Amino acid sequence: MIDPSADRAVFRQLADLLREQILSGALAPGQALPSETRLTQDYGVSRNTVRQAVAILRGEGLVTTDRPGGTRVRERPERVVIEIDSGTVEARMPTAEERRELDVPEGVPVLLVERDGRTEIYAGDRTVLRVSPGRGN
Amino acid sequence: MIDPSADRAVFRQLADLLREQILSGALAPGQALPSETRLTQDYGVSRNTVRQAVAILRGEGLVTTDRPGGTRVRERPERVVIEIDSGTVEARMPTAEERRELDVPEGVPVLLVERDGRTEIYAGDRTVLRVSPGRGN
DNA sequence: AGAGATTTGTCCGTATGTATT
DNA sequence: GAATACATACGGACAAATCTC
Repeated sequence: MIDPSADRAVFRQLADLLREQILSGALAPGQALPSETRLTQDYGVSRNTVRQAVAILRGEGLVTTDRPGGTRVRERPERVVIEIDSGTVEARMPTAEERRELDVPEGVPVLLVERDGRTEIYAGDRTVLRVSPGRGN
Repeated sequence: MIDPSADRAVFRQLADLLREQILSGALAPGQALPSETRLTQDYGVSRNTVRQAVAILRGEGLVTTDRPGGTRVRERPERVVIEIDSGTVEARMPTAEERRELDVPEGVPVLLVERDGRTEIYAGDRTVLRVSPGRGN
């Protein structure tokens, strides 16, 4: 499965393997990944390497981990639709503080909507913006 | 500066310190951060701890690091304005493949714009969506 | 209550590889 | 070649949170 002599770093290879299982559904949303210790044994790598691999998936928003529950495949949250008919939209990663306020895990960007002189911030994993045709102006 | 006995992890404290310097402009866009070895000496922590701190800032899109040039404060790229008058907009982190194709570094989300049955993908650090009032419908 | 097991978090040290200057 | 700087990988140790018995 993993080739230590390959060009691609071991922890990236492991992340690739786990990502495949998540995207294919072999690891379903809500399901727990094997523990770090278990992955260590299964793939014959050190725990630090396992942690690097899992960190990649966290950064991609594919999994969340809470202590000491473990790491689980993220479930796609319900989307809230926000209607927009004017303004600008940008996306970026939240600061740690914004993450707390919006209650979003790592690997989730935010949407910044500026309209009427105010900037609103929305959690990227719970929001879809619907651009409505301007109502007759 | 850093209190190893504090509640907050040392690498998070270091990330906080560096983030302050970036946001305050003490570390200007394009400017290089001190090398990992240097930070190790300045703050009396191990190199692994320094790397964890820098990884946080990368994840927030504040810095990029290329090997072996070092880590630099990201410059805000020119924004391309995309006009939109209908459709939906979402944001998420790109896969590694999408990152390559769009040529965006870590810590940069993508904007997904669906309109006319097609989904377009834009780099979050180079794109601002302008929602135009529907042109007289 | 308490003890113990499990799991992730944090931190350190060391070694080696790779790319650039 | 040498020096520098980041990347990868291993190992160990202890802490903190949660669950089970």
